[in-house]
Amino acid sequence: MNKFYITTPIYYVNAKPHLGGVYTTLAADVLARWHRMKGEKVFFLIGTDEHGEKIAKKAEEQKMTPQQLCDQNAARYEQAWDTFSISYDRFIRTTDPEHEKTVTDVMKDIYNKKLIYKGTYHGLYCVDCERYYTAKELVDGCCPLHQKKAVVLSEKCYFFKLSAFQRPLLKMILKNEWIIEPEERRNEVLGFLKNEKLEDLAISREKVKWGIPVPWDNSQTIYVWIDALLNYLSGINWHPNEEKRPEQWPPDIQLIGKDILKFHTIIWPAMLLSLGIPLPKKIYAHGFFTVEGQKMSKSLGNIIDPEELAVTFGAEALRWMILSLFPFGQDGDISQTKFYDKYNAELSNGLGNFHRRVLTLAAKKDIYPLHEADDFKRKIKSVWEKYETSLDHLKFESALTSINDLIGFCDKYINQKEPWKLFKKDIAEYQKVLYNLLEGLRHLGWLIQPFMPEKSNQIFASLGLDNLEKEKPLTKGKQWGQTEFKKTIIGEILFPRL
RNA sequence: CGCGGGGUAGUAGCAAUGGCAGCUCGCCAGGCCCAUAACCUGGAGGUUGCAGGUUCGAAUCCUGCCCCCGCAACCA
Repeated sequence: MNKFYITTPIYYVNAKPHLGGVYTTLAADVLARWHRMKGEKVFFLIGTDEHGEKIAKKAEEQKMTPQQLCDQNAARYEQAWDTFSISYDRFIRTTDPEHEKTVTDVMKDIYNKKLIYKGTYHGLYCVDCERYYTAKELVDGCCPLHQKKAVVLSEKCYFFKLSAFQRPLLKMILKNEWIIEPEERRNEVLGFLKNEKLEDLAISREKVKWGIPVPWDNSQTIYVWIDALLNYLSGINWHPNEEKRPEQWPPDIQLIGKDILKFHTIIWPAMLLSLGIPLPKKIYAHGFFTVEGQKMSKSLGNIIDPEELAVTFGAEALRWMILSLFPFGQDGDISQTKFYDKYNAELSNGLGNFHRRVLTLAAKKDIYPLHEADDFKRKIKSVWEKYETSLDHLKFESALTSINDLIGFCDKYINQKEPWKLFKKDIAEYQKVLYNLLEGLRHLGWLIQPFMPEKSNQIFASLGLDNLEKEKPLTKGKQWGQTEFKKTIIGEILFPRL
């Protein structure tokens, strides 16, 4: 049995779940479910990133300890993932003791390999904020919050010899030993590695107290990004001894947003090369949302809250819509109107209406015996082919298009055959036509399963099949003519029109 | 010349990386009455940002220009 280890980034707990994170996580969940459906041994890791100055500061503002703040916000994430039916195998938190142990082990290992050295970090520091700013963030050299001149400050810290990995990484990308998708993102990293000089990375901080201590120097804590990236190891119970390494390693795919591309395609593999372990098989960076052409941001006040969307449309519908709006990997524009359009067009008028149409017709008889139907069989086969290729290449929107295609085919078939007339004059033919349609619906139940698991169950239930279907392997389920249909149930409207 | 992406029918949204330019929504006309005012058929509507080039053939490849967006080490 093939294993399939998939990860999302861990989210920073200083705020509630953001649409971007929900997007990554939904995509990952669809993949996880798809690979499970194919019979693979899936391990799906998600989590929260909880250390760093921002958390400490926020906790102080709210008169809590950092740990209390983290607990509170991590719970909100868990709740959100529950709402969206995220089928994760583990929720790792960077404040988990196992994680801290892994970070300590890994850092020691890299330190022992002489890839970490002591140095001095110089940065622009705002005394009032008690934090460093990048030159870009400053306005006329002043802190944007306090309008005070930032001062150049130095502190002792440890550096990771990132510069040593510039050439090896470049080579590995060119030889496709290190796979970054989609192509645009690969080009971006390649361009960066070719044109810019990679500098050693400050991986510890003296002033940040809320973090994991540097194992050999308690006056320092580990830089949050280094801490965070290692969750992909701690999440599968990493062990420093080679014989006790978890079987899940390496990840088969790691999904990220394009904003954290460099962390995952430069720093992360450099750390793994330092450890001498295999790199993830693939990093896939998806695009961003714009809202009616503009960047989604707090200052513009155009933030779309995923949990509110789930209330309006239902979590399952949202899972479908968000992945069908534009190709994964690219940027895409969204708006409230678009969600309504999608929902009504594809879910209410499409899948939902078809479901009800067929079941209302099916209620006219009790039994629909199994039989062969070449045209239907061919169509369903070609839909499955397109669907599978699409999902294997992370083309979610294209997989969903193939589902819509099957619904369209079935709707046309009803209009052509006019089964409500056949019922009055040719019962045998009527039963055949309905069998085909019910079988079409059964396949739709399978096809939507990774995207809308609950709705998929509802469809099976209304076909009177229920658990019978779920126990079948995919190879069997996707074949024509599994069973006769009896005692179908109309049930509730799948997607009420909005 | 910092890096990367993009400009396709209605002031709407997106497919299509060399082979007759398609889909969603909207609009117009018809059909059906099983269904959630739904579904089906037909129609109008594009010199694919501009200008050159390669090719039997270009939205797609090359060159130049115009415009938009993201990134530039800690905000998905």
